Amino acid sequence: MPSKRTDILDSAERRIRSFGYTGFSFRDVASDVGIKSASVHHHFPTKGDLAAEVAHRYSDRFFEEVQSAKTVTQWTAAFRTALSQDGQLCLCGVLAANRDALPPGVAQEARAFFETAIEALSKITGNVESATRTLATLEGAMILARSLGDLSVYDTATKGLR
Amino acid sequence: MPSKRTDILDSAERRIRSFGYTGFSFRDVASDVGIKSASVHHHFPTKGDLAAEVAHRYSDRFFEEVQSAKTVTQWTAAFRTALSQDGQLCLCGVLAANRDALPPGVAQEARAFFETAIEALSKITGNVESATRTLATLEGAMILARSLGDLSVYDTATKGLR
DNA sequence: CCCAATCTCCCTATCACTTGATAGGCTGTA
DNA sequence: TACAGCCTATCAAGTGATAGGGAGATTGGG
Repeated sequence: MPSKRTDILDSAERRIRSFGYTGFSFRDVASDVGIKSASVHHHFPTKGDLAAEVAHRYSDRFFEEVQSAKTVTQWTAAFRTALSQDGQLCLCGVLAANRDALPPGVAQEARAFFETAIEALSKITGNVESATRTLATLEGAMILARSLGDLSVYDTATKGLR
Repeated sequence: MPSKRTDILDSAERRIRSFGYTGFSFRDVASDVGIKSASVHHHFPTKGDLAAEVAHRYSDRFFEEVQSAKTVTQWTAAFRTALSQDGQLCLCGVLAANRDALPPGVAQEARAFFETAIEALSKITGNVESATRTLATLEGAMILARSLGDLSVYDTATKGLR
């Protein structure tokens, strides 16, 4: 049975990935979880605290999923899962798009995600340049597919990646 | 001499590209321009109207810039300009990241931008697949560079594009 | 075993502030 | 006269955040 705290993180993650950092509120999250907004503050004092932990958890989960990946294709599949299941973008991609609205701690989490991702991808592709380009393509592919409302756009954009 | 209306569009565009659609307000824009928020409503009845026109103007300007482009490199340079000058992302990339928070008219403008971009790029790359991948890489490269606070990341990610 | 102290988790109530939007008035120009 | 463009004033709703209370579980000393 998931704890209320986990429920809060789940709701916040989903809402951030749909509406951006400035587009979600404590009351929205509280309503999802079935409690009051003041109770959300009990678990996470500020909005920045909540978002930072959402980002941190997202990173942990994602890198655990791809830690044993030996191919770019596995990375492509990892991002595709989120896109197809919930129609949602990479959390850190969304956060990066709202960069100037982020508290420092949240911006740092997003930044760390991309740094770690490039580092991990470099071990697969063999160099930083192709790793950076691959990550950019994956992030951009999600954005295109989501905006065009067509999952196949993601597949088209990532088809040549390896 | 730029009209007040143009000033409003300029301010709104800059703010959307920095903070996202949900992250800018009529009062912010009014303050930038030196008028009151009620006066902004005189030019653009609703927030959606304003954002939609910002997006439309952005599209017109962008496609005019690349209309005679014969190479992907020219597209890469076009996006790089905005990134280096103001440290700002592609407007439609930002809008797409806040997809679920957008009024229908704004979402449609963003969608149209990507459709037109893929179509135009296809004439350069020769096929839709590479055009889609190229656009995805460019959009993603901006996000990475911005989040990491390092313009050279954009160059690294787009180095191999042609 | 008991019971007080403490802690966790949630609540109500409220705060000051911001939000998009509207009504209606003033002024200069056509 | 009529309109454009701006204003003041105001609205209802939503924002993040805080203070303080209450119910229930946990804990530790006697």
